[in-house]
Amino acid sequence: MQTLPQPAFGAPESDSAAGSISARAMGALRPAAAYLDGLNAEQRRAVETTEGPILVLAGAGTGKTRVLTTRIAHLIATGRARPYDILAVTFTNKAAREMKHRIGTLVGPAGEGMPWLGTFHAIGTKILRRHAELVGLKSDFTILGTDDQLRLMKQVITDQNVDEKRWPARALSHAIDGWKNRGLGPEQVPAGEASAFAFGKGAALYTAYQARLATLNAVDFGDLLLLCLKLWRENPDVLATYQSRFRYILVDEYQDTNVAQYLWLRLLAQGHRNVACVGDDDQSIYGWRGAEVDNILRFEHDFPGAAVVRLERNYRSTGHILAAASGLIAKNEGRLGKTLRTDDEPGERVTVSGAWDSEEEARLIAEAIERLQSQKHPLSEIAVLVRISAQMREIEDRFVQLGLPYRVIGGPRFYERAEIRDALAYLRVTANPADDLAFERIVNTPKRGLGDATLQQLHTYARAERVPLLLAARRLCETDELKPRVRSTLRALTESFARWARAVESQPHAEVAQTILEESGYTEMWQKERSADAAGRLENLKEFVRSMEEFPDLAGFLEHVSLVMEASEAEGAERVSLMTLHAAKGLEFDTVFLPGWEDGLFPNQRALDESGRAGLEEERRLAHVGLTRARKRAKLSFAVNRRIHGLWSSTIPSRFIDELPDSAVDVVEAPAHFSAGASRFDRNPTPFGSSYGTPGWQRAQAATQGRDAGAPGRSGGFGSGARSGGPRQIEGELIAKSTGAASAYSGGQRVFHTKFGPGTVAGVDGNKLTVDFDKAGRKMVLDSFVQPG
DNA sequence: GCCCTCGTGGTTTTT
DNA sequence: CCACGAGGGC
Repeated sequence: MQTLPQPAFGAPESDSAAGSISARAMGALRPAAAYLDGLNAEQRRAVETTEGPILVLAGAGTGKTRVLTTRIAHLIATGRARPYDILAVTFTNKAAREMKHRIGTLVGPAGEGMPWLGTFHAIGTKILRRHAELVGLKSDFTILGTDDQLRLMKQVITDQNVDEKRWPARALSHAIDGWKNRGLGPEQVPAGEASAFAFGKGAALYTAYQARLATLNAVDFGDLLLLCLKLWRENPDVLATYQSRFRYILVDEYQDTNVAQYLWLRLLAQGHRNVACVGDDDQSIYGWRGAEVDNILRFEHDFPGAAVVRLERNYRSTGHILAAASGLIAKNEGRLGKTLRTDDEPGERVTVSGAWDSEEEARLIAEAIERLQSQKHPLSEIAVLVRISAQMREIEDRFVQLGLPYRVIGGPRFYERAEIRDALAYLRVTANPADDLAFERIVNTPKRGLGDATLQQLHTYARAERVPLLLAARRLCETDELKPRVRSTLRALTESFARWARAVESQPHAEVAQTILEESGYTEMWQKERSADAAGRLENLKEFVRSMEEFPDLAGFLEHVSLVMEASEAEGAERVSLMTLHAAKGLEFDTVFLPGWEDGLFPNQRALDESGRAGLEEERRLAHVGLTRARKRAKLSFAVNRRIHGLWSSTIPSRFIDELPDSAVDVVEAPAHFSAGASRFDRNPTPFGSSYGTPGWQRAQAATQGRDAGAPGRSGGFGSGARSGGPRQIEGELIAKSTGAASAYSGGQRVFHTKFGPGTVAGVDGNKLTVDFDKAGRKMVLDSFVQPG
């Protein structure tokens, strides 16, 4: 495999795409590379430029994963590298799994065993376990999840005499995560930042937190990368072995890397310098959790002489969708610039429609889905992508009412559920009696009368004697410091753990787990609970025990769980998918609904406030990601009234709507009950014969009437309210060009709004008014929604 | 030690 | 409006 001479694959080969005779002749020397068939010229260049740094800018739907996997296949098939010479990093386990699978189908068993294909964190873990002692750990260190991290943080805050109310553990945790994302250890945090927290105690808290982790022989997620950096900086010889081991490095989703990951990669890449980063600056949507778009923007600077390949040919979406997405993203300034193109037909235009309020928006989406469904459009090819999860509620409600099957993607994950975390805690203590955090979690779950006071005693003893809590408990039971009742309960618990630990040695671990859950009273606790979700929780526990069987031993299972926090997705059923835009990255659907395109919601006000223009650009990229999920149909919508934290607010359409290229967009008329005249609903016969016959329409009618009766501020003497409520104005150009004509109103003028009542105009921007309402306070509204008052 | 009421605050999320 | 956490009462 490895015997082909290097020169044959040197410079001449890069010409092969151009088709020089010698190159083709050279190519003919080796067996036909079937895996290269069907790649376009750019993809092929991305695969065949194997030596030196290369940045592959892969736009949405341009075959990114294919390039990545083919590149690995190519490296192996041409003998440049053996599977274990290649480091391939991804962000998610899902991406890693998919890559593994696809490499398997390309090169067969040879690719299966790629030991260095995985997430940053999984690979970091693997490296740290080998050299744990060099960074002050034992190789069986535990990896803490966010909940353990938080509990630990609380203890540290209390220990340092900081007021936990003023400086919540969440905030400290966030700050430390941020520092770790930037590759900063406790000593490296800039003084200004470190002192900003808790009156100058920030650095001390960080240091204390790391010290606590070390005593627990534990790390958090950030450490998995940060400690690698420490390891390599302090041990150049260790670094050198990894630098020479990884002949080829590939990175997926490079735009999502944070500073720590960047430093990690840069250290490794300094060996052979064969580093291929694949990503799309236009899909960078994780800046808020430390991703640095700059990493990808600066690639050529960081790796001088880097090749850059742009994949711009889109194989997913039709012309109009692509035009809309491209036109939108072109408004961003901080980008490397790509122009997606397709050979596909223009297809349907992206539709934009307005609704009176968010309930109606949900109704319209559900109806549109019913219509698609009756046209035999598979539900599994429909997705609704929202900006924030709070938007899901109304949409779900609607789906439930209609009996429309749906599933929420990216909700609470399996291993995040309380019952699973509890069960895990029992197993963790069983496997490792020194796991104090796990012990604390379950010491009084189910309730057994071991409350805060008892726990405090244990802590005091444990700290004084420098022993883990479980051992402290065992010893305290030998004394008479505990109340008899507490003592016997605690003794029973410690003895149980000792017994279970022995059982793990001799019996199948899944069976032991079952025993633990029963003997501890944990299962019983849920059986007694009569709440609606208790049954589901018991189901989850069953599934949890069952899933253990797939692992060789308890330790292997626990390792898997700490790194691979994901739900076992029940695939199959024919359902509409509902998820956030963030969760949608990497997925595609024939039809995509994009509700809630309103300023403040999307682009999100908080993103704007916190990150200014960079925030706006990230929101725009998010919009771009949303649009490019659609193969054939993208349907945008907005509501002019939305309930935010319980109270109704008037909203204005997203500025992104106005940024879409006109030619790619259809502004959809409001539904029948919205306008005085005939609407498209009247003209479009539905399978029900008339749209008036659809269940959804009837409900819409009913709801409209209810709303007319109940809406606040609606003046009875002024007719149907529809007049002032704005139906006419919602249609057509006015909304789609909301920054257009200047308003007829001017500052100081008194106006009346159907929902907010009377107010005074404070400012005018085109047809957007800033109004100080007498009751509701200052709001931005479209002038068409108020009348002179 | 447990339960209930009141008060508060409320993007996006992987490992 | 709703979900979660802290503190007071039992």
